[in-house]
Amino acid sequence: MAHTDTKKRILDAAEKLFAQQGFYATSLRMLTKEAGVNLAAVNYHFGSKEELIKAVFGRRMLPLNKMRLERLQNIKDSASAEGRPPDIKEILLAFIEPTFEFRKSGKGAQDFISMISRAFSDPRDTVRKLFLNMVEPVFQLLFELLCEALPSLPKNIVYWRLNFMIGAMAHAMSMSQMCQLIPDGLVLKVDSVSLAEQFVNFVANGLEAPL
Amino acid sequence: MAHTDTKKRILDAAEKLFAQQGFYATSLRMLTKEAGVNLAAVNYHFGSKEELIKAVFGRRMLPLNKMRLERLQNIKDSASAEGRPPDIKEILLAFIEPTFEFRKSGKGAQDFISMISRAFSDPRDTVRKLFLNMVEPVFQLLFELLCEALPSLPKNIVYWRLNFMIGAMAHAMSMSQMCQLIPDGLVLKVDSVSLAEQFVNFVANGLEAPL
DNA sequence: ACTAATTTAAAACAAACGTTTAAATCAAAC
DNA sequence: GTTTGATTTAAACGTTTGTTTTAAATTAGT
Repeated sequence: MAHTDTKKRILDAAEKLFAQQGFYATSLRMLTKEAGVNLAAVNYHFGSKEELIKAVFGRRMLPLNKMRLERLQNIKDSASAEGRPPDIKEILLAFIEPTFEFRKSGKGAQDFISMISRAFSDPRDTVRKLFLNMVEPVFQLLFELLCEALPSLPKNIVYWRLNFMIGAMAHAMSMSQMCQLIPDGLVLKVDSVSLAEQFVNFVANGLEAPL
Repeated sequence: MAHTDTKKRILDAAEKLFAQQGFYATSLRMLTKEAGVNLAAVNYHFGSKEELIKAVFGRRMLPLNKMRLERLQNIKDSASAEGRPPDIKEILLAFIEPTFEFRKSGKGAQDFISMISRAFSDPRDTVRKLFLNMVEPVFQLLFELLCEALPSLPKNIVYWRLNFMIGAMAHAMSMSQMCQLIPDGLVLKVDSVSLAEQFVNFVANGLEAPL
């Protein structure tokens, strides 16, 4: 029964190759060879290469976003129930932990994360907008919560700082590939737990900076 | 005499299209049409598309890096002359201001900045390493200075925080293209001066965060 | 065992790519 | 004015791309 998991084999190979080489540089011929399926299988199952990209995105992003939304909504509910502003580090962890946890779950997940980190600034409208539309609800809620947590800051400043944070996160996530710039004699802990902690530490302080 | 500035016309068009559509998606046919030159002119003047990419990078990066290195070196010298650690905001401004200033200098410069922001995480080794090699000396000196400015922090933590900063900067620089995620009723000041200030404010606080 | 949905194989498709070639054109030196 | 060398031009090169098509082989479900 090599045929029921054909779609999954394609998605896995696409995730891997898209992450390693990008969408453009990955041809359907490499991809189907890596997946061990026929060249025509992609167009048969997904219709086109672009639809395959959408499917690769959606398979991971939908559950990941659902988790983030739930945690953010919980924070919002309990904060408004107790009549206090939400806590910043709590907000950040709700957004970040699912990503870091998922990233630790395997090589495929790691590939996926570096892929979406790049999709954020993809020059092609189709790819970037596809990704942005998926992230938008999370982004909106995150922005809303941060504004409540930082009531003394103008909203447009919160907005910029939120984007600084997103850039820092995207870069940290895709850094495994580009670690050429490591100064001599520097031992890097790649432990994801402490990386998440350090990240929250850094960003929380930045967000709370006085004007 | 439309032939003496052919190289410049190609570089300008390449800078614009590479920034807007990426290296892969920009064909030499679009590029030469945009530049108003013959298709073969690229291979005649630059040898190949990859050499053209190098030239586009180098034309702006070399003077930009030179400026950054000079300012950073000045900070290092005067700090060691006065026997005190360098100031963090001073360091950040030395690195950031040339970029923001250059970015304000025109549309071509703006295109270029979003281009190199993307080159940082380019999936193709050739493009990414080309860029990293150009940035490396600045990165090293920046890291060295930050370690001196933050003597209480372990070096690997300084390293991570430096990378958070770089990610935040790259994202902020390429954000002009992707501003789809703007919440309703939010007025964004795109004034580069205040953006640089806000950026330094954010990053300086993040860098100085307690463990 | 019949039907319908997959999978494979091999081939071909038009389109676009980077690159190369050879002739035409130009600027300047003699 | 002619020659020389650098530049521009138009056309073609060979490859690769995503996609489609053909047919045969395989599988799953009623």
